[in-house]
Amino acid sequence: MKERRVSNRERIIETAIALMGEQGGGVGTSQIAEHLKISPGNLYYHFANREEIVREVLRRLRKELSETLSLPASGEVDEAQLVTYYSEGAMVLWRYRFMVSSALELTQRDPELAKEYREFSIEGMDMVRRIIQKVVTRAPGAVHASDKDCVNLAENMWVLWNGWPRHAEFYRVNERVDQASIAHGLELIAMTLAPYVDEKFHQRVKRGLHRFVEGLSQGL
Amino acid sequence: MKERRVSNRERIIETAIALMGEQGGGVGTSQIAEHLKISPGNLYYHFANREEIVREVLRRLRKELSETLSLPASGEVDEAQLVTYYSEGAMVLWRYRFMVSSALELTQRDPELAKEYREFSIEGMDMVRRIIQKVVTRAPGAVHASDKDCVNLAENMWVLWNGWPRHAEFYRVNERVDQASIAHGLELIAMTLAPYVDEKFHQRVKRGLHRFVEGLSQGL
DNA sequence: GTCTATACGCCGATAGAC
DNA sequence: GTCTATCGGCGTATAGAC
Repeated sequence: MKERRVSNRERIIETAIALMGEQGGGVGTSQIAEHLKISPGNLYYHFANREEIVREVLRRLRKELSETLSLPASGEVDEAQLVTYYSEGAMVLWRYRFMVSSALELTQRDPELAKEYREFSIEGMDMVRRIIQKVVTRAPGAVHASDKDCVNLAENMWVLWNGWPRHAEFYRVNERVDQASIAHGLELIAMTLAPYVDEKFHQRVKRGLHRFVEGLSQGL
Repeated sequence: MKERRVSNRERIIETAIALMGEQGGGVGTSQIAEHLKISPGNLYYHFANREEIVREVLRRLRKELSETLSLPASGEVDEAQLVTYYSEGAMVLWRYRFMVSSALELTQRDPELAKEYREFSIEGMDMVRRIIQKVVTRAPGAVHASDKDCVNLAENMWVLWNGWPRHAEFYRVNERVDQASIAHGLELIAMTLAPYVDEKFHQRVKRGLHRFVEGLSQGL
């Protein structure tokens, strides 16, 4: 039974995600400890070493993304569902953006992390592929997409989805990515599928994404 | 008049590009010196500090990419020209892949680099946009692309082009990205434009890209 | 231009008191 | 669980000989 609302272990993980998001995967244990106003020694009570923290973060990313992108039991992917995939998925990938952009540096000297990162990447593309396949078969548009096309589209969307957060930061004006740029990013992602679904479907998706962005009172 | 074929200054830059490509933007001056079998002190004769090296590398990336993606005087972009853009551009972005993937870490504590990186990104997207605009107006296909669509397509292609090299490394089997994966990557890039050009044009581009890949005797 | 030697600081990690 | 104190290593950078 914990007295405090969140344990220090939990706060260490959250701080790691936040600081690495801001400054990249090179953030050190001392910076995390300092930011939390705990001692370096305390941090090493909760984690054996720095890599353990990063591994735990990757596991959370995988878990959150799997939950977000799982197919509904019904097997149907309508406009609303697709909007949810796009927007929730983007939020997760935004939160953990350092994991993708610093993947090489982080996996370089942690073979275990490298293995898990590879699994994450394959998993992610596959989830995206399944969604795309549902969407294009449900709403056939001007351009036909074969199964192989879907695999390729999924890989493109995955790279795009992963790369967009860091790309967006180089356009931020006020030290943060604002609602307008989030809306823009979601529109870009949705665009990749536009030629493969019917016009009206795509328009409804775009409207849904706009509603989502307007609903964000706090820009993350 | 230089006696040696390449100066040490030149070799430092080349080594930085190579090592950072392999290990990420965190590679240190000592590693570069050690790899070159020169002393750390020697390195600091040629460059005031580490950041100077990275800035010089970015300038070369910008120069090479500008030369590669400049529009021909004729103003025409045919299949062969587009194949050249895709393949040569991909080679440049491959060579300098660490610059993109470690952009945050590198620009974090070097405002001058941050400024230049931003310029690079804007330049790059704009060059891609101009090419796309030439291509889709020249060969109108099943789906119409407005000017705004071209801007968005260019941004997507830019993120994709930038993100693909690092993405590809997580699938390499033999410790290197082989011809098959390069071919695959080029196909993915080309795919983004497929719905906006006519079928035959796209097929000729795909064949051109395959010829290019087969022509690579040395996998880079 | 290139070397050796060295100063300095930061970070990861451990020992041991409380 | 949390702290203080500290060690060792590595990376940047400088001084000064050759």
